[in-house]
Amino acid sequence: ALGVAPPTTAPHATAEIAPMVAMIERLIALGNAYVGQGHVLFHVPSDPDYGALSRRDRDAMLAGARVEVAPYKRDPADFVLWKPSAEGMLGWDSPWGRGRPGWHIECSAMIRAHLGETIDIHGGGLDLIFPHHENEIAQSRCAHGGAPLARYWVHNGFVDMGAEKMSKSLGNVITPEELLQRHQGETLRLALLSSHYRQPLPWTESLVAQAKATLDGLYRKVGDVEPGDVDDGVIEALRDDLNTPLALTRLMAIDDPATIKSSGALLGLLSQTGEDWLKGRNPHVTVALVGLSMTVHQGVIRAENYIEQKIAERAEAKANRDFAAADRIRDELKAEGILLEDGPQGTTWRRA
RNA sequence: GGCCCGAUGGCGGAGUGGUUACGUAGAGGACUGCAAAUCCUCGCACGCCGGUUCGAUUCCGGCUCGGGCCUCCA
Repeated sequence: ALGVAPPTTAPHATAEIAPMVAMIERLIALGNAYVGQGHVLFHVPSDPDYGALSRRDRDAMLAGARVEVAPYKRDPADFVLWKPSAEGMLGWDSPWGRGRPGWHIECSAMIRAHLGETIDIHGGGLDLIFPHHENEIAQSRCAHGGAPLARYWVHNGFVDMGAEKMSKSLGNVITPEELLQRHQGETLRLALLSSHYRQPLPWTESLVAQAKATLDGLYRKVGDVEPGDVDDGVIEALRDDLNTPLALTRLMAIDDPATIKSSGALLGLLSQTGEDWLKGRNPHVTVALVGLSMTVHQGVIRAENYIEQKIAERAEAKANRDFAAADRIRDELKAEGILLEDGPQGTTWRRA
C-alpha cells in the first residue's frame, strides 16, 4: 500500500550459523579476536579505524562508560562475537563450545554470504550507528583484508508522535494497518517523504491532512495523462542524498501534466488516475483481497451508483431552483465524506 | 555525566554571507444560486547570547531546548 518494494532476500540468522563461525575463526586467526571464558571477543584496539562511522574516539567512549567491564574483556570496548549458551538455551555447537553468535557478527556474515565483501549502501535507523554498525564495519573490514563494508551509509531518523514518543507502554502506537483504514497508501507515503530521511518526523493528523491535500492538487493536475519524461530537477534533488523534500518542491513547480505524472512515479506517487484517486477507489485494497475482489468491486460500484443517483436528484432540485433541497443532498453526502463540485460539465464528486 | 546530530512562519519543509523557496493552513478578491475546485492578491519565521564581517538565518564559540547513543537483548 505504501509502494515499498519487498526485499529480494530476507535471510534468517539461525540458518546461517556456519558462515558466522567461519568469520569468527578468521578474525581469531588474524589476531583481531580472542577467546575468553567461553566467549569470543573482538579486540577493538586491533582496528585503528574503529569509531570512524560514529565519530567517537576511544577516550570519549570510555569516559562515558557507566557499567562495569566484563572480566573476560581485554579492553573495555571489546564486544562479543560468540557467547556461551546455558543448558536449555538456544545454542549451536562451535569450536568454542555450545553457544550463539553475537548480534553484530550475524549481519557481517550474512552480508558477506549474500552480497559480497563490499556493498554499495547499508541502511538502518540512526540508533544503530553505535555500536552495531561500527562493529559490523570493524568485523568485516578486518576479516576482508581492509575492504570497506559499505560505500554509503544511510541512517534514518525516527517517526515520533510529536510531544510524546511513540511507545507501546504509552499506548500511542499507530500502525500502518490502522492508518490505511482511514487514508490511502500514497497519502502516508507522501507524509513520510515530506521530511528528509535523516530528520525526525513528528507524525500528526495535520501532517497526513497536508499530504492528502497536496496529492489532491497533484492528481487534479495530472488527470489521466500518460507519463512523459522525468523532470531533471527532481532527479537532481534525489541524487543529493535523497533530498525528497526538495524533490517534492521541484515536483510542485512542474507545469506539464505528463512530466508531473512520470516524476511523481519516480517518487512512488501518482500511480493512479486522477479520477480513481479523488473518488478513493483504493486499488491496493482490491489487490490485497484477491479472493474478495469481486465483492469489494461490487461494493464500490454500488456506492458510486448511489452517489450518482443523489447527484441526479440534486440536479433536478437545482433545475427547479429548490436550492434548499439541493443543499440538503450535498450536506448529506458531505457527512459521509463525499464532496460535490459543480463545474461547467455538470457535477462531479470526490472523497474527502 | 560523556559523545553525536538537530533547532527556519499555525503546520511540514528546502536553502542561502546581502534580495529568504515551496507545500499546506489562514485572509481578501474573481468565479458560483450558495459552496467546492480553479485563478489573482496578501500576512506570517530563520531558538538565546556573544564573536568574525561593510553585512549573518547562513561562519565560529557558549547557552538553552529536543533527539540518538554510551549495559544487557536484537
